Amino acid sequence: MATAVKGKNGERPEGTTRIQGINRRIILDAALEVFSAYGFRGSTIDQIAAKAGMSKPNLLYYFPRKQNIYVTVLEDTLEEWLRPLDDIDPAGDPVEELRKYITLKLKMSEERPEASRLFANEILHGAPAISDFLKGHLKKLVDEKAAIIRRWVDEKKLSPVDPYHLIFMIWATTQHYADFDVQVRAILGSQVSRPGFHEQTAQAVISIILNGIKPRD
Amino acid sequence: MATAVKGKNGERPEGTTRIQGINRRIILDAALEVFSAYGFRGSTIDQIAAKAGMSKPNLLYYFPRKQNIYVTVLEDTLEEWLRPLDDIDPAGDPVEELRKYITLKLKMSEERPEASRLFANEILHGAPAISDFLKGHLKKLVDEKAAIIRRWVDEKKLSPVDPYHLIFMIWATTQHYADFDVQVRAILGSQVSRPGFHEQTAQAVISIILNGIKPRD
DNA sequence: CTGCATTTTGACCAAGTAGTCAAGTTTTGA
DNA sequence: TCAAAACTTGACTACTTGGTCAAAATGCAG
Repeated sequence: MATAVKGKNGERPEGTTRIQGINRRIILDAALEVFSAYGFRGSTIDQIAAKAGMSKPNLLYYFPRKQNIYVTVLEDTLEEWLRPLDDIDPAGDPVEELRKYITLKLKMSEERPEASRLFANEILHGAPAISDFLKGHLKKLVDEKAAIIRRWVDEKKLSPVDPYHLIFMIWATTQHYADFDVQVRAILGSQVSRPGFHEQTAQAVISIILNGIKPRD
Repeated sequence: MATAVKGKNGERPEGTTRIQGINRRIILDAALEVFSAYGFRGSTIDQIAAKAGMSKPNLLYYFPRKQNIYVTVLEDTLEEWLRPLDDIDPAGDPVEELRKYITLKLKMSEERPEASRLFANEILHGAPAISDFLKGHLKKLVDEKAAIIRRWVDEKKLSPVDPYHLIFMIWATTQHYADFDVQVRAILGSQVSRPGFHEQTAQAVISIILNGIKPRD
């Protein structure tokens, strides 16, 4: 199975066919929707197969185990999710860099809430599938960025603030709008769907956090 | 079943026996642990029964459906979880009231993370069991408290800030330490278990939020 | 066209799980 | 002490669901 190592296969990665590329994509998209809505245990292969428009055995032909689909979706999305943090520029203006970061995270929560919920669910349940990633790659990345923030504080470009807690606060606040969407909607009602709502949210969040860490003069 | 309406039954609520009181408590405690760790679908009645130290049919004798246990745990915990918000005093000093509120919420996240995770999971999955509660009781409570904060802003006791987003930010940030505990631990490592960690967290969170909304002079 | 590799699926199996039941054991109030 | 009520449980059923399998359909290089 899956050994199409024959002469010309265009621009596809070694050992994958055209149909494989298409169907894996379809499956992963369907799986993100389903897993983010119901969690790992709460989702069924049948559900994903139905959403992907194919039979269950066919889906299992591409991903032999439910776990495989789940882990693949998770990993695929993780990279994208962390990219904005990586983009924080040590040479930039601290307040401006953080404003940019918060804005980007809020936009991601708005545009891809399923991705946020997928992680939230995974971490909420103890992160069994990505605990190595958290302790390795993620920790390293956060340590780096925390060091940058600490330097900014030392240079008096920010009020004294614990960089880790600042990062946690930004994550918590921005992802709240994706993860707790139904609660936000229950409380704010139709406002949420009004044009300009997201800008207003960004404005409020940014104003509190940035005023909270701007050096006082 | 459950019709012990006989003369003297002490201080127990009408129609419950001594053993019922004891066992319902045991079951609900076990259920909170299990549901918060694995979610509704991910938890089994057998698991809860095992943790409660009784047979499955016995557990089902007290709560005939899995749903019943879940909803009861959820409702029981909701009241407790919202109480600190209710305690915000319109007559108090704004900054002091909010400091008290944040401190209390952080303490709850530390002491009863399972309760926080139970809600987080429920809301993350669309709050099927409590959407009425969210749109009714919770919305009303939040509207009231938002009005108080708005008044504080009008009286220039706080910087201009959207009260709803402020409340969301406080919820998100404080509950993050319970809901995303494994992530926090992965990044901060052993620090989390060091004495004083929670005080340091409170200090950081309070400092950012309160500086962010204190009127500038 | 053709034959081999890839893809697709209906039918099936085994494990896990919510909930039932009837028969036993314990508690309780008089 | 004792009978009725309350409580407890082993064994069982019905159903869901992850995963298998063998055979059919389709795609594709020469």
